Amino acid sequence: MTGRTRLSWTDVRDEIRARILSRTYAPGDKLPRDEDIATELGCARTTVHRAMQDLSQIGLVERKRKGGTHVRTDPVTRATFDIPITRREVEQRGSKYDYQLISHAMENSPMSVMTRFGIQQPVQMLHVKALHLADNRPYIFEDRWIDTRSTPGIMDVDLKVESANEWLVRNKPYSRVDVRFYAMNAEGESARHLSTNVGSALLVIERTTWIGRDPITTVQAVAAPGYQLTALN
Amino acid sequence: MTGRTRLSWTDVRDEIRARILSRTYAPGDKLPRDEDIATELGCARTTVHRAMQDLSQIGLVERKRKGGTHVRTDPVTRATFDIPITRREVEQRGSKYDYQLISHAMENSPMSVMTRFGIQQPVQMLHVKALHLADNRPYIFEDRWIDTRSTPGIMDVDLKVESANEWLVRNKPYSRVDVRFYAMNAEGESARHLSTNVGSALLVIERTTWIGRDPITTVQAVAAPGYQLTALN
DNA sequence: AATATTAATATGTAGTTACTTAATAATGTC
DNA sequence: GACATTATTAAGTAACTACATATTAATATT
Repeated sequence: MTGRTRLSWTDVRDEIRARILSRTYAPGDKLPRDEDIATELGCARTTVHRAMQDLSQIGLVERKRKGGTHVRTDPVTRATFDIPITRREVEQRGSKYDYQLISHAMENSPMSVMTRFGIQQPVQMLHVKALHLADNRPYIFEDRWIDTRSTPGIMDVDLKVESANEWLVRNKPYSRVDVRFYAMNAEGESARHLSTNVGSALLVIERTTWIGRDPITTVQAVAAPGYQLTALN
Repeated sequence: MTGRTRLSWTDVRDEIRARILSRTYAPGDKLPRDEDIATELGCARTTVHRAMQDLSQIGLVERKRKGGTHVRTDPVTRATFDIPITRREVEQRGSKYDYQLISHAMENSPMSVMTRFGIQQPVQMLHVKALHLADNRPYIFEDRWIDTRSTPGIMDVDLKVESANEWLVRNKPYSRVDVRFYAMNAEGESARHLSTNVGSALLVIERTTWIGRDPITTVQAVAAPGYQLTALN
């Protein structure tokens, strides 16, 4: 019984990756043509192709038509994060989720928000501040701006009951999203809501979404001290 | 000429995604079978299959054998980050890169490092501290531990010249990596090296790598104030 | 020698066929 | 009715064929 099952593309991927790890194919090296690898491993070119596509997406190799496949010389660590709705995140930790609306009002978008959306003129937007809690302790303080032109439905939502976060994610799909992480010192407001001291270092997840070219919402989610983002796998 | 070119799997993916965005297929909905979509759009099932695989990886739909394809009810924002070697990162911003070795010595791994690696017993490791600069300004301060058992070659490297970061990435491929982000208040040492005040909020990228089950290295990369991580796309 | 044209090449992609696998539904047996 | 068996279903996978496309190399033209 010499390997009776035929190779799946994941097998091929793993084999090629193993060779890259063991430096059979070193950084910068040109790999054999898909077809040659196929004959060597005893499978079809399509199978090798599917494997290579995956390795290329992971960032291990680079492919070019005619140019062939090369092992990347500057390997990057590619990290993927799932950013779920906060309630879900809290519940999956096995904690009790709560939500408090802090304020909401129509306001002119400040410069920082205009920059995030990439717009020139200030717009009247719905400005919402809210707090997410895990086991009665502050978890995430969110400061959100919603463009009511693209999202009129939000005006009918009782934000005391349902978080804007959740309503938007369920009712307003986006076509483009910008996500960035950075650190921020707690100032008066965030410190108070997150029950921490002014100055403590907080991780911020900033997310801005559009539908087509129209702004939907931008949110600064400030996590309580100790919060960590962990990559998948 | 009514669409003479046939559909590629990316076209199919975009079409299905558009339908999900426009709520033709709403969250929780069951999508038609691959085969039915194929006949509807006039392409082969394999093409639809490839498209669906992508949507599934993105996190828009969930697939199950026999169960069919469903639009995810709790859409997650999936963000992918490339974490290149620091020199590369600096150079791509168009800045001048410099590197300074601060210290290196063999030391017993402290508890925090053992936790990161998931090991029980302290081990003698190479402890390296270094600073990466962009345009002569501090950019990233790294505090790294290297397991010399899995990486003996590092002992022969002149760390004054080549950063451990770079040497490792080029010479020591890993099979598993753990990446996490969090915020930290600058304490004496990091504040000094990053020319900032004690207490300022700093973003930390913590990365730990293994080859098989063997620890390679763990690094705390502390970024200078203002540093932002931006997701691809 | 510089430029344009052509040929060769390796990956990209789609289609068809055939089979596998996991989950569900239907059926039969006690 | 409870349980086990069988059939059905829809996605998962692979092989093979055929052609598209981008890029490089070779050749011809001026």
